Amino acid sequence: MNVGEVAALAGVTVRTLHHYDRIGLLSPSGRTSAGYRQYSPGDLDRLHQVLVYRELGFPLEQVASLLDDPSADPVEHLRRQHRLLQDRLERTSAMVAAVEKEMEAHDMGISLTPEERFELFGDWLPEEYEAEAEQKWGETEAWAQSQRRTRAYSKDDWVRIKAEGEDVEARFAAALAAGVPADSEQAMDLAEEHRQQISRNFYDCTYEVHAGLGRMYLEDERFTAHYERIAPGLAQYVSTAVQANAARRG
Amino acid sequence: MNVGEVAALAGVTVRTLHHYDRIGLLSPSGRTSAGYRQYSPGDLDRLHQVLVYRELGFPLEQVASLLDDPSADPVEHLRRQHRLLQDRLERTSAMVAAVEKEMEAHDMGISLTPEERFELFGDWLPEEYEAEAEQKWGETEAWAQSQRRTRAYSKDDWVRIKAEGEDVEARFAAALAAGVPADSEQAMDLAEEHRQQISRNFYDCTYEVHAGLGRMYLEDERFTAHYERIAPGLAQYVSTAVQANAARRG
DNA sequence: TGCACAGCCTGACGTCGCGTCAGGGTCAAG
DNA sequence: CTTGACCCTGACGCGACGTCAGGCTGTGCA
Repeated sequence: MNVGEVAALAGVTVRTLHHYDRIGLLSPSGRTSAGYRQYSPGDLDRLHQVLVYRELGFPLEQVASLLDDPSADPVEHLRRQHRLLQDRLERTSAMVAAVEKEMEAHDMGISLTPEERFELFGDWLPEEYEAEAEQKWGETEAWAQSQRRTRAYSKDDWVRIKAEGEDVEARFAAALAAGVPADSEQAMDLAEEHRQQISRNFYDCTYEVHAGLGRMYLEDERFTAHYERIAPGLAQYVSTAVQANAARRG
Repeated sequence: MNVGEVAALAGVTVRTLHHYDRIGLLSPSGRTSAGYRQYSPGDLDRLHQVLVYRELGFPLEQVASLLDDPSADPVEHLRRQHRLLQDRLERTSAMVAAVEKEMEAHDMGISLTPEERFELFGDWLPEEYEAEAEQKWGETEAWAQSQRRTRAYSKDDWVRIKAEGEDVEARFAAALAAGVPADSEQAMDLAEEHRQQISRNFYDCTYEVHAGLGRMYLEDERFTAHYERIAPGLAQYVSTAVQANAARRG
């Protein structure tokens, strides 16, 4: 097949296929003597994978490395796509629910607080975040381990893990509110609990790695926002506690 | 509130807020004497709307004109967002189903055809398309009329309308396959039926407007792709028939 | 057999929505 | 009164294409 036909079939423009060719993401397996691009069925397979990952928000470069990874069989791609799509489903349903909540609020003449309204935009660890995370840490063993373990988790597991996490966060916030110093025994114990949670649920989190995470809580605005919305100053607090705990044990 | 706080609350970067200010999409209602941006609760409301529309794929310019439209009250925005989000839900579920179908096919050792695989990418009239359509035709009376009417349609209505549309398309394809000329009586009658369908279901479609649509079926690759996937040459065929019909009556 | 016209090619520049410095002022805490 | 977090305004960069421009190819039909 030549580019026009492929474009019509896949619902993309010819220019897009040119682009994918130039950046090496999808080069047709052949050319006619006149230089026309010739796409094989195998090329179509690959294009399909590309489009799915693209729709899920992955940057093209990342898509290329995913598809070129020799240790990743087709089934793994399908499983990953399935997981990401379900994340998106959940997030979209949540947004629908939020809009419906607004409508009800409006009908009853009341109005929501900014915090309620932005809930969906701050917190989330959704598809876009996953794409990002995989890009940032795609090479690390921790990430790989996390991927292997979490793949087996059921919805119930996730609920439990989320609850565990929120529990520790709430206790951090309470300590902060009570004026307990971030480098006190009590705060460090909470940090230790946090570290063990990560080790149990995601990957083997050493003190060193945990200290790195602590730093990131301040550097990455996304994490900072997450903690700050629970309580002002919490990002700094958790970060300090985590690093103090690492210094004490390490 | 100053920019950092707003950014943390809304889950965007400070740079994003700077950008929205510069392009006039969201300018804070005040500044301190030192030039610091000061956001009011009203500004937060607007930011929230911006983020929802942005997530739905609208270009920022279009978001601005939607939000600045004085004839659009908040309830209308909520209804539109609700509709678009449900479209997205449907599309995502369809993609989940498609991935599951692939998995099953793989388990049973069979493989799908390219057509089956790309089904979801070619056809669709989803959120992105809606954003586009509204951008292109946002000013026309036809679009406004269509929006007013379709707002009241139930899911059953949509199923019926889609079936009607596919019926005419199938008969066009049959005529094409049978070698019936595109400017024959028979083809023109089909075109007329097509025009009346649009008038009944969407907006008052004059012969002139219909002829314009016909031209677009060839110019807009998206429409071309839609018809070409039903049968090669069908875009040209329908286009010609529609314009011949318009010439005969107009 | 020639030609019109759709379809393909390769540059190359434009666009959108920000990211990312650079260079410099502001403000609260210690 | 300094330090460090936070704010400002340019200005350039980038990803993923869109959009010409200028030119070759392939085919239906007169």
